[in-house]
Amino acid sequence: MKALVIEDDHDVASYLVKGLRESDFVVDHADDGKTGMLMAASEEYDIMIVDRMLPGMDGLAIIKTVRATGNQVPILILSALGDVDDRVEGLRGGGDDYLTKPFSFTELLARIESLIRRNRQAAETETVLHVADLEMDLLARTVKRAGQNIDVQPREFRLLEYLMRNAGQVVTRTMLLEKVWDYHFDPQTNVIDVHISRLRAKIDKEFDTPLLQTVRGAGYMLRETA
Amino acid sequence: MKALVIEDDHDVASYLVKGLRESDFVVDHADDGKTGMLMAASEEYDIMIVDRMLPGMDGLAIIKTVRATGNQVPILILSALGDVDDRVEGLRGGGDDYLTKPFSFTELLARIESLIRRNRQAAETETVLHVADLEMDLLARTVKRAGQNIDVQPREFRLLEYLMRNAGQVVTRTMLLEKVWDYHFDPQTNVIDVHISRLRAKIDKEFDTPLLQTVRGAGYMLRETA
DNA sequence: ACAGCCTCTTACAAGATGGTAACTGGCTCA
DNA sequence: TGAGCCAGTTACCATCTTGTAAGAGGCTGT
Repeated sequence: MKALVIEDDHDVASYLVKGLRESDFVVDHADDGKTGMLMAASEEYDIMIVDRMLPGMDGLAIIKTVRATGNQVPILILSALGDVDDRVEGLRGGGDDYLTKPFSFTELLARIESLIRRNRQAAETETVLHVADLEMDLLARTVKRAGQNIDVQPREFRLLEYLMRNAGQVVTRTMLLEKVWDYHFDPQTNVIDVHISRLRAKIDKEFDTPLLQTVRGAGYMLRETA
Repeated sequence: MKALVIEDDHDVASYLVKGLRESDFVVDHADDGKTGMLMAASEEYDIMIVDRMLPGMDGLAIIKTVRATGNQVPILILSALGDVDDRVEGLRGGGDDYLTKPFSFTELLARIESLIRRNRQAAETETVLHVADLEMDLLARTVKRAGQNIDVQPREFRLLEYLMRNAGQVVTRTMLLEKVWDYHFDPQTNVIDVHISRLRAKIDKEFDTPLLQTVRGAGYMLRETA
């Protein structure tokens, strides 16, 4: 679990960071809004804990910016402002929870867990796979490369899905036969070669960087050429 | 938006019900835990607001039971117990938020909105459709009835998906041509009839209660026979 | 009760899909 | 450098899928 704490008060910050690390979180810390936003943009966090009042930038502005980039990470707002209107504003602004200082660490932890638990449900049902500029939407059954629609047949779709789910790793012929063809024996033919060939013609031919690579003697691998 | 309020104090309850109705919620109210649980089981709510202390049954017990049935509705716990340990216990027990009495209505509303907003994301990526004992997994591309796998062709799958998404409502031929065949004109053939027939043979023939019903002069409807 | 219409079913045919086979080309190691 | 192997490509064919057509059956309103 990765957490990002954006908090300028060093006492509060170190209290949070320590406590979270003890609860097995990997914690990053930023002490101003700008740094925090950059970190939020460059890493995938499971939870963000943002102070309401920050030097140079309001906590609410951070949240709005983060949400504007499409980032759906759960955000807990921390504030000395206990006023109802402030709390309402925080929640309406895209925050997922609002906790007033002083707070107990156990309650903070319980709220974080609740937020993550809830968010996980959304994340678990991943329906779009990405490898470089190649994109597969499992629900719509569509494949795109560089934004351009590519029409693939069912068997090709399964093959590509398996390759994408194992992108960056070598995938052997035996694995493909098992997972894509449900064969538990060697059919003694070159079915795989043929389908790889067809797939290549569709996803690599028209583009400059080939993604579907042959690993001689081993199998195939889908990945961006280094 | 449908809300369920489980609260025994009549003053608080009517305050909530009135306020929520003014905010365009359709509100049901139960004043004891048992009734509340029954209502939760028989209706699909967008939000549940549960008092912590109820006659005969603890609010936490309700939440646990609701969650045990697989119901993921967001639950907000309302309580006079402001103690940190109580709040932690409430959140850990499966509640999504915990608000202490007395509270302002605007804050309650903001928290409800935040919970619903968050939950919607999970719901939007629904990948399994259910109608009676018929089940369609959109990711695995499988169809089951009464736990038994049914093999359907791609066109049949799209047809059934559309029917399931509109279960309980009449679906006209024109709608089917538009949404399942992408025809924006009448092909002057009986394609639909043929595919409905094939689908029936697969999903209804071997089972006692037919789900795919003809609505003469109008179209078709998928639903459990009353 | 019967005509006319709506729907269902079955049979058939065209086209899409996926597999086999054979040939080509290129890599590797002696 | 050349033999043997591994992978790629193309062409062909069987099967699957989907649409058309025609005939049967049943509902509805007169």
